[in-house]
Amino acid sequence: MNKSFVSADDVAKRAGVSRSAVSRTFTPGASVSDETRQRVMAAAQALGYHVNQLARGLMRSESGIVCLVVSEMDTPYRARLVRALTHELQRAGKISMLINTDRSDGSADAALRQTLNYRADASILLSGLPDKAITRLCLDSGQRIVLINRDDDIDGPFRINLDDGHAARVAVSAFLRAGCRRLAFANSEVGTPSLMARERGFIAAAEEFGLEVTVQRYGNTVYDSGRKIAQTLFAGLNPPDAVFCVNDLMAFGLMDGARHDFGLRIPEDLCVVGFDDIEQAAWTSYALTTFAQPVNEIAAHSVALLQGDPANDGVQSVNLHAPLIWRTSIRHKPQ
Amino acid sequence: MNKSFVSADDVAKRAGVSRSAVSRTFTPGASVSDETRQRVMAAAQALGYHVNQLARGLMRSESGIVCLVVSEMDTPYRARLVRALTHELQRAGKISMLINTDRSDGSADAALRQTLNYRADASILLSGLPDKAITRLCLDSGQRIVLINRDDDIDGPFRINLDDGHAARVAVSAFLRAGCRRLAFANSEVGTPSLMARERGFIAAAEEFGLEVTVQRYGNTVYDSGRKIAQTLFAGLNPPDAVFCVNDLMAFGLMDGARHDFGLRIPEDLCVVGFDDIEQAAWTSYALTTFAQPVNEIAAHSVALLQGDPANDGVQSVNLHAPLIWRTSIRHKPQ
DNA sequence: TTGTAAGCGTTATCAA
DNA sequence: TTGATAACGCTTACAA
Repeated sequence: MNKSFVSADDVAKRAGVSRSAVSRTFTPGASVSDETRQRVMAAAQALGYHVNQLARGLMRSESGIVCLVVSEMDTPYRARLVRALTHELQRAGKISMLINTDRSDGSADAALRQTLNYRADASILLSGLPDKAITRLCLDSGQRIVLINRDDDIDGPFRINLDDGHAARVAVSAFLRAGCRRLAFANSEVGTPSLMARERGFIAAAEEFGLEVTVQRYGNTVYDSGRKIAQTLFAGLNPPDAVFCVNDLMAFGLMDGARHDFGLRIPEDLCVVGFDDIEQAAWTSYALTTFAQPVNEIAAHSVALLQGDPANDGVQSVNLHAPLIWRTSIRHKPQ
Repeated sequence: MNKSFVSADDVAKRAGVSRSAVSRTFTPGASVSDETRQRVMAAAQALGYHVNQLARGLMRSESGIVCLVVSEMDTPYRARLVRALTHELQRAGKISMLINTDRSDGSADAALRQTLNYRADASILLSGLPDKAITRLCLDSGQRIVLINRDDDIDGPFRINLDDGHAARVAVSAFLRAGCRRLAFANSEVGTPSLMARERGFIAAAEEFGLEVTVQRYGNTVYDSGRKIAQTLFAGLNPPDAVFCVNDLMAFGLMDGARHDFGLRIPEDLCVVGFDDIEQAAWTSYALTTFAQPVNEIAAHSVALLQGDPANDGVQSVNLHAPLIWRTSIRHKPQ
């Protein structure tokens, strides 16, 4: 019939060795003679044997599974990060389980709980706000946890953050060099720590130069929010000549609004800086000067932390630099 | 110490029942008295018990794991599809393993093989070209397989495809109604079946009206390819007044090239139609008329097929309609 | 280095 | 309905 799966037993019989010999052959650091290894390998090849990770995970302390917990995963930045993470995890011999936390109907929590059921070794939380109690539960169950751009006040997880405040300062000085004086900040109402850090940093840096910042917050960090903010910002009496947008998507919306609804030229009449450096920022219609998320570094650090890389023993958090990528949405590129 | 995981045994002891009673309580269709169920549930709650899916998968024929095999998953269309699929799978109580097949260094094959090791019940192939031998292997191991937009000539998998040919016809007639006569088709060199179907359909439909089509193929289905094609298309002696792009990303590149490098106005001087209806198509800078991928339907059909839904017993392939979404990159919207 | 035997946490079978 | 017992496929002492 459909005896679809070959077991170690089958291989052992065919190779004329014991079950344990087979097991050892497929266990990296085990002691097997070259000859038996050869025999086992040959038999395994012939039969099409694959170690059953379910059974292996049952015995071993680790299952080799890492969970990626993410909401709105089709957002360009998130999608790129997921891509980088899966790639990096696969290189490390891990396999990714993807948990979609879009719905707030509890299905997200249920899914996260699932990862416990599969005895995942670790979880990487890119976003979404799973119940803090569940995060706790994962930690208590021995999972390692990495938080990306989320500065929760819970103890235990590893954290990876960007120098948001510093980036905001860089944005201010870029605007000043471009001759801008009427600064604005376009934010969402999401209010996550990293977004708020950009806002605070921008305001603080502007203040040092005696400049006030018009802050607008609206909706989610999406295109339409930027579009909406453009409407209120440029319809006012004293429209800004420079806007720092909390992410690229909002920047695109703002630029389209400024150009289409108000006939503004970029960068002649208006300078714009974004954050993320998603693919669209390089498109000719936008050519957005923006801070780049060091996606590959984030991914590399994440799996290093998860693996308990001795190089970062005791390290609980990593701070990465987001460099400014110059395009033409701002005047006066230095040099 | 770190007795981090509670087993059914622990629950059984606390509830004063047998292991089997616990197992039955967590098995949907099993016969347990209301009283024992209550007792077991209470004990499980108190101890924080979760069924170990690894062990369950070992016994049962199915593990509850579904693999998503995808390359370039940060592409807007793919990302949206992955989002929809994970959502739908979670609703069905399944969990997704994500396999990144970007690298052609064999790590993809290795990863796909991994899914066999975890005894995944099924695989959904969105893209990428995993070795046909591996697809075969998965099938032989009893996995169900769904192919999305990939008409491989291998037997066994379920298929989900779009009416690419029909869409191409609709594009032609839309162009004709807009008064266009010099038709062009912008394709990539990727040559997957669905992309080629769009090309063939477009050429055939144009021919029926006695029109010839200028076909340009370049690189991948990305923005830069569209940009490049614009260069060769509009620098020629007889530039087209209508271009059907094989996907939205290429359309954006083509539009930016046409406008920026050649000063063409859209839709006055040039009509453009794309395919996918990704988010950016709705952005003001593009406002692209395009065929929508019925992402949610694709996801729904995928999991229905995987679950062996009796409603589609014997069904081996599903053909879905991609409706044309009208925006302003083409003149004369009907009515 | 090798084989034997005892788990790992489930579910399925079979009496009771 | 319930409980004992035998799988499931693997790893890992332990002894040879």
